[in-house]
Amino acid sequence: MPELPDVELYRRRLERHGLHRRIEAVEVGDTRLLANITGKALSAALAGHAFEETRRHGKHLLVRLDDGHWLTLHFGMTGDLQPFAPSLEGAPDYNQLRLDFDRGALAYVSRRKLGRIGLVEDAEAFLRAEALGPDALEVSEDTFLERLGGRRGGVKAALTDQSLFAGIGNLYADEILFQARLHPKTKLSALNRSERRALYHAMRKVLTAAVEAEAGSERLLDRLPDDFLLPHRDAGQSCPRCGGPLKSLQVGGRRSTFCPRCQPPSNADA
DNA sequence: CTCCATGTTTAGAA
DNA sequence: CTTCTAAACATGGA
Repeated sequence: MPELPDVELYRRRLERHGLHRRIEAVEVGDTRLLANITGKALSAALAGHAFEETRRHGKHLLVRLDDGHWLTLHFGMTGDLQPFAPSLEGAPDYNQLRLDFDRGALAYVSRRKLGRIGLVEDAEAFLRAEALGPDALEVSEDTFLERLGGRRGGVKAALTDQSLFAGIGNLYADEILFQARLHPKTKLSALNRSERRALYHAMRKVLTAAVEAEAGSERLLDRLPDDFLLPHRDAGQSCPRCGGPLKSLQVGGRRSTFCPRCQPPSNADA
């Protein structure tokens, strides 16, 4: 479930279970996940070293090794980072990168293998090359407004455009729109300045709450605040705010779930 | 078997 | 140049 809040949780897991410990063994799964490095080279680069620092930008997790290199992790649609106790259990299913430390172990897990694992020398250069916008939790209101400025098209497309703001995916975009009471097909051109500011604050509220709800726990969506849409996103469920039936629409090629009563279309929507 | 899925990239069409 | 759409990637789950 790797959007910004999920990746932030993975970062914290790595901080807690993988920092300052000698990497005793490395096991690479499907090498198609590897970016510009062979499994052998990656193993050699990690083994015997220790992680010293983590960074997250949007959906990317970067981990600095004691020799200055950075392990780069992107989780695609089904990636996860799971600690496990090798003395008690095997690595989780769909493990693609197993790291055994002098104490404990971590597994990068991915069913659909749409993520990327790499190794770079320069974290800043890597992020620059990814052409990401500012992290969605770090961007200021002014910068947010400025970046939305010369843009056309839909609000949802803007929120999920990683080059505009990094970290928001399809699920959290729906949540932000729900909290902002905007129909998923709302166009940017329909929003005035104060509505855009409200959107910014909805974005912050959602991401902050999600990061807090996830910290240290498993069933993330169920731990979100009661008035959040995401725990009710499955078919046939009702709006946590008004109790009315939720609806789904195809927006920009992806499913959008929303409450037609709380998020009515404006006349400027498509 | 069919359809859908939290992401990204790419090709082609507006 | 920007925006939108469909397809592709790879695979499991309903």
